[in-house]
Amino acid sequence: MSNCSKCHNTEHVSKAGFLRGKQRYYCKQCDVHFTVEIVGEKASRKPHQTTIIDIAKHLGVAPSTVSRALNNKAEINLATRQEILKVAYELDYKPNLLAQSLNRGETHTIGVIIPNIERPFFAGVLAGIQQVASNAGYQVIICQSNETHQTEILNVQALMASRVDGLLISHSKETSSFEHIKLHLNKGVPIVHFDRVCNELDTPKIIQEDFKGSFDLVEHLIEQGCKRIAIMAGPERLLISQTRFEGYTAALKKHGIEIDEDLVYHSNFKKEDSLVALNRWLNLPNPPDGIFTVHYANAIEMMVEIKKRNIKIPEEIAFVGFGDELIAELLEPSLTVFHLFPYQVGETAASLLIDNIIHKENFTQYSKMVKGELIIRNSSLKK
Amino acid sequence: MSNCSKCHNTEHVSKAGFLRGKQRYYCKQCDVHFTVEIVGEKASRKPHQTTIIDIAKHLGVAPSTVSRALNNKAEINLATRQEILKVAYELDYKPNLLAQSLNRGETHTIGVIIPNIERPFFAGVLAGIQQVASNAGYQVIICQSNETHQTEILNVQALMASRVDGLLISHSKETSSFEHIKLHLNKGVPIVHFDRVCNELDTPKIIQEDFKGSFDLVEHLIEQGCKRIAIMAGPERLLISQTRFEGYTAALKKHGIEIDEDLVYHSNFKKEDSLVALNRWLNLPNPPDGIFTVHYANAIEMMVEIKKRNIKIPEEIAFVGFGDELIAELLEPSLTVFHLFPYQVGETAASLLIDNIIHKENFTQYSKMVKGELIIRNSSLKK
DNA sequence: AATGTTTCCGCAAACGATTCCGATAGGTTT
DNA sequence: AAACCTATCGGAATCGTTTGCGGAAACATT
Repeated sequence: MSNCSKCHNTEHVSKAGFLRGKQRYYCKQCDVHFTVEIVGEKASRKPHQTTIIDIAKHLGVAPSTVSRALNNKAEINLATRQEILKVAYELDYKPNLLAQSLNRGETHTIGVIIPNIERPFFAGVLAGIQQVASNAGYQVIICQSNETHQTEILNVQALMASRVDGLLISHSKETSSFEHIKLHLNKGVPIVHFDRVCNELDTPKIIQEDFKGSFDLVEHLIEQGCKRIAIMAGPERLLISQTRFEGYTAALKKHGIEIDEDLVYHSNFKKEDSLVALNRWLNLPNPPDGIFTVHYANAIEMMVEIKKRNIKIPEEIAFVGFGDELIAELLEPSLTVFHLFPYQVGETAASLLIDNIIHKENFTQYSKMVKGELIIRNSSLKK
Repeated sequence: MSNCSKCHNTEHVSKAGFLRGKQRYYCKQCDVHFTVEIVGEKASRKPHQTTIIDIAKHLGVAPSTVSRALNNKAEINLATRQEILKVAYELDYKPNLLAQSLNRGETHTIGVIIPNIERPFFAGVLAGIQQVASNAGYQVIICQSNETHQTEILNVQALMASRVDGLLISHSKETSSFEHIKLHLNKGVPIVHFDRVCNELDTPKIIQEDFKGSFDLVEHLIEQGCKRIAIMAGPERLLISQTRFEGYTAALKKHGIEIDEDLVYHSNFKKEDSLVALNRWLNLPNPPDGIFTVHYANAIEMMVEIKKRNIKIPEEIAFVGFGDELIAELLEPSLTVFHLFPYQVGETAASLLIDNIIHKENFTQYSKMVKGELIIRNSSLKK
């Protein structure tokens, strides 16, 4: 029998069942239950990070005093403050951000949801976001929706569970309902949309010159003498696709060209789409003499195919597209694009969001447009 | 005068200075100090997220019971457990990850440090990391070192302050001292290197076929009849650059070709470097007939320039390089590359790290190599 | 000297969840 | 029926920081 934990005697002690795997005992004399500690259990001493309490003990003051000293609060004596800072330095104190966040109710972290990090446009946006966030002392957690609505919802939940202070989002191509965003917007979480925005929600948005870009590109083709201009449009659900499509129709209308439904194809950002569309167009009795792709990747895929067929660019078919990469310049022929500035989009989005986070109560909503630039190259220069 | 907070009388009360902006009083009779509350202060009720305590109160049980129920612990009655789960669902309870992390001492977050997110290779790696991490229930925080040692150090500190459970890192091109890593490695933080690894530290590493890739590319050039092969090598400090350079020399040596120092140039991943090196080589009395660039971007830049000068590729000068992108296929002529698989690198790195995190104590170190693939295209096919 | 003011610091309660310990009430065994 | 067990739950400490409140000593004012 074991020794009682109170009287340290073994008499009057009897077994009393098991508790969490350990033998339990009862001392009748002391009326006390106890289990025996299993010694030798690997103590596994974690390398203890110095805390505010360590500093306090070290100096014989209260933790609150240390906290005040470290946070440069007013009510503290200069001398003690310096003492504390000195010890804090010596003990290599690093505040525990988790504890701080829990207490303050803010994590100094922002969440970003993008469809796909491998697309250069989004990588550029991320770089811009990172830059601004890091300068403002914010961490960035990135999630990819992989272009599916379901994953996007899970992303939102995960980020909110991590208690991010704000959210930047560019929707997946599937997303047409926005309840998962609205839910948290109503709770007061700052949210900013960029690129693939939505009009259904009342959030600040960073958009680009989607209408103007389309319009300029198409008008440029018309000026080069194109009469039948095909469009490889984006996924129909996306607002950004719709806007770009409107730029296309507006330019045609301005120049008195009727829209031919045969020349309109809605892509899904897949490579197969390019070839399907191209084949359909080339087999028309009246094939296009100019192709406008909303996404530059489609243009490249088509151009590769067209060169194989010995069709001349731009003489027989001219090409233009939206773009953000140096690759457009390296192609043969080089591609005329409406050039985008993803880094700037990221910067603006992040600073807008952080502004919103900091001045939460009295933040006046506003959206911003990041300008693009028409760069004319050989793929469209007939003259 | 104000009413005493104890006797609620106004007699015996006198002013006693100011405390944090509020008037302070003293009741002589009760020997008590007090200040008066400023009512009407904007209460600013935060939208309260339901906690474990809310559920407990709602059911008249202890928070500990709720915790046990939610975590599916053994010592809980099935009936009460179901009750609790039901209420938790009704009240839309979401656990506070901060509180959990603080208590458990783990954040379920891993940190990643890369030189630059805009480089497609790293974007690909990130995608792989994300995928694996997300499946394992881990969040990912990404930092960019922007290729400077100083920023890399700051990144490490920031991530450690955020108490990440582990760290994935590919070093900046400046980094040649590793104290900032060693420090935390010694504290027991799981760390895995990838791509730009270092031999100075005893960490698991994910590397690629840097030697074999170089060797194969250069040998391929030799087989195509090249006699004078120039190399655009990487930053000298990086181990990966050294390894790739060794592959180059080994191939030359095997085929009895002497190394000509004039044909060796160490790039800094800047565009200017390409042009400088190219000019130097072309102005040699004996210019190269083959160019091997460690980084495909250099190859592209050089090819653009060379085409302007009407030098024929591959007839006069052949090109090969390391690559990871579809762009190599779209160039004219298409570029022969040793193709890399960044996504796989990311996947392996992340799963290795998470493995390390989970089985911390008894984790046996091991490194891994992700294989590449020689893809021969027109830029080097002389025959 | 008596009173009014400040300064500076400690105490303790948050933040939200987990977990060790102990305590019952009821069931089982002798 | 006494002794023994078990299942189930509550209480309190803990993780590391912040902060409202109160007290004592030092300072300033009559």
